[in-house]
Amino acid sequence: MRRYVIKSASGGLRPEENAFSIPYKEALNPAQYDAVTILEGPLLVIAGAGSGKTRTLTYRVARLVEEGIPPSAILLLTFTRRSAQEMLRRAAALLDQRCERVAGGTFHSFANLTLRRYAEKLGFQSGINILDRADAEDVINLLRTRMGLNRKERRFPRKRTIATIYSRAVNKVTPVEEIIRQDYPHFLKETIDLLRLYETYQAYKRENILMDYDDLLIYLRALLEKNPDVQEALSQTYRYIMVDEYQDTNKIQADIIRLLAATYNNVMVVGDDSQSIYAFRGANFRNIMDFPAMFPGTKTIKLEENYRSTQPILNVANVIIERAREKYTKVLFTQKKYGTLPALVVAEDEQTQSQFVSQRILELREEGVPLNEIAVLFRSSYYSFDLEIDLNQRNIPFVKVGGFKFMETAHIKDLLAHMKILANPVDTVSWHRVLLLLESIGPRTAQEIFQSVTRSGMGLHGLATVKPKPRYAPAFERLRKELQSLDGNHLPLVEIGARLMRYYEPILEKKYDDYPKRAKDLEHLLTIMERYQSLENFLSDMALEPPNASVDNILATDYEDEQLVLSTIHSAKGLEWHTVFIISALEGRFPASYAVRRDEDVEEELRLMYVAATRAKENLYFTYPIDIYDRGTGMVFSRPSRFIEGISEEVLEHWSLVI
DNA sequence: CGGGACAACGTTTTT
DNA sequence: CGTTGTCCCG
Repeated sequence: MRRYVIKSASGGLRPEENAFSIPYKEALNPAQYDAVTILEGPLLVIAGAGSGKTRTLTYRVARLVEEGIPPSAILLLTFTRRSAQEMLRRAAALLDQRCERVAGGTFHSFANLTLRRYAEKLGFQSGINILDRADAEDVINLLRTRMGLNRKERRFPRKRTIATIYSRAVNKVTPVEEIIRQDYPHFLKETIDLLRLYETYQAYKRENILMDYDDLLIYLRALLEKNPDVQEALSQTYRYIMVDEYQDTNKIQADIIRLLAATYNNVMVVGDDSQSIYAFRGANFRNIMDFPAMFPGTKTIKLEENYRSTQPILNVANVIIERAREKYTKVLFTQKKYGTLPALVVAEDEQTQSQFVSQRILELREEGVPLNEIAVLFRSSYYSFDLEIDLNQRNIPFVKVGGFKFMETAHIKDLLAHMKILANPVDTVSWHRVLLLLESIGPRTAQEIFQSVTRSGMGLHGLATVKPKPRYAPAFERLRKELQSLDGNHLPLVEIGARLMRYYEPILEKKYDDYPKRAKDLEHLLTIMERYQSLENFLSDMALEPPNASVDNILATDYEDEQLVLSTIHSAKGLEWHTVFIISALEGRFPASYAVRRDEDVEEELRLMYVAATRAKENLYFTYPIDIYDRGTGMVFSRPSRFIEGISEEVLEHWSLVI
């Protein structure tokens, strides 16, 4: 018998279009088709809102895999891990399971994985511990106290402000002094101390192998820059790189891309300069404009046909973005010529606004629009409080996304602090937190205890070297036994969690009147733990991608599959709904009063309004209450947002509510 | 030194 | 409103 060997696809002729199982040409418009099939060389895709950006990336992943590229050679960087997963899942549905094995995630999670892989190279003796924002603030607070900077007559900035200053300096690649001068001139007098504290903070993190969000990016870039062998290895691994939401990346992230793409130069970035809404985090939409300079020979593709919204909605969106000082690169159009005119709804006060929204939602529901096709969007998460009450009264189920920080509630942080100690017995901040929960232990005693543990060099067994005073000895013994029994015991993660939960429960009950509710939160945390094998992975995930919605919502999801969505505009990025309400669209709130001083801040707020408006497919309502009293500034607002004021009735219908 | 009581504060957005 | 910082008493 004659044997005939089948060779892999890569050895033969480049396949013709009809050799693919997916009908790319039919499924995509010409611009999308180019964005999907031009695989070699740098590619810049300017993708307007609703222009099929996700679709394009999904098809591109499938195309690459279908070309025979191993999934592990493809890197897809996105803004949230969820969006990466979603795209890969869809690509897998188009083609096959291989697509799920494409490397994907956020810059931060990619940095985390890579740094762990090269930990030895970087000279880290133990694992990397990631500080979320609150952790970073706690470290800063600890050091500030140690340096005696908080007992001065002059007012020293709060830990939150300090953390913001430092982070901004890193992300904008600007010296700390300059950030203070620009954004916090009232703290100029503290510059020297802030710089000293900054140095101390950096040194402390280095010594203890702690990384805040910014460090993950900085270290990754340094790893690539200072180790040509690592850079070569990685840039050879990732033959095809794609970056989503490029308008919201910063200089450091752009550098990382440049270094990763060095070998093959096959890098495709997708973004929309008019949807840049993360400047506060150091993002710079000019990254998009600079891309061709960074990658000579870049081909640029614009996706301008909108498949999401009706023309009347695009008309309003276009009017909004035309008001920008900085002019943008494209104008959206659609084939969906006809539709309902967007409306500007004036309510007497906030309650009336809520009533209008709820009532209109019920009507839409009657008309057959499912609740999960309706969203209420707002600038800041607390703008929806009043509406939430009204929705509850009417039994309208909703899920709220953004704003609420599950991870930052005290009881969650308490439990996690115990787990962090197990992972890293020299974690001073967590020790501090854990020990202060015990009766009769204050800052002083806590410090003595963890110093004694640290100096012993025996990890948790160092607890045995502590001689507790009788006042707090019983409580301390209980803690010591619990921690030592868990240490090195290799129990499943959720078991560790459950044991610590049992330990913590009495403390919880004593500390909080509303402990049943908080206990429920902790139960929920336990269910999250079930998904994890290792403590380290669990902790880094909780820092990098914490649960976004509040617990009530997560629990409710199990029962209700049809829920209204309440979301901050930032969290609504990339999503779409049949009907969108944008509430509290009034001066002082949106744009917020603190943003109106600087042109660039107003511009960002404007882009935010544009993002919000372009989420709508069929119906779009802007609402604002006339009478609002602002607790903070004591001001009374009465004017609609400048972004939607004075738009002709042909484009934006004005409604007034009759009671 | 710990802890409770009280005043002040400042409110974005998120990895 | 909930957090952060301060003050004072036991």
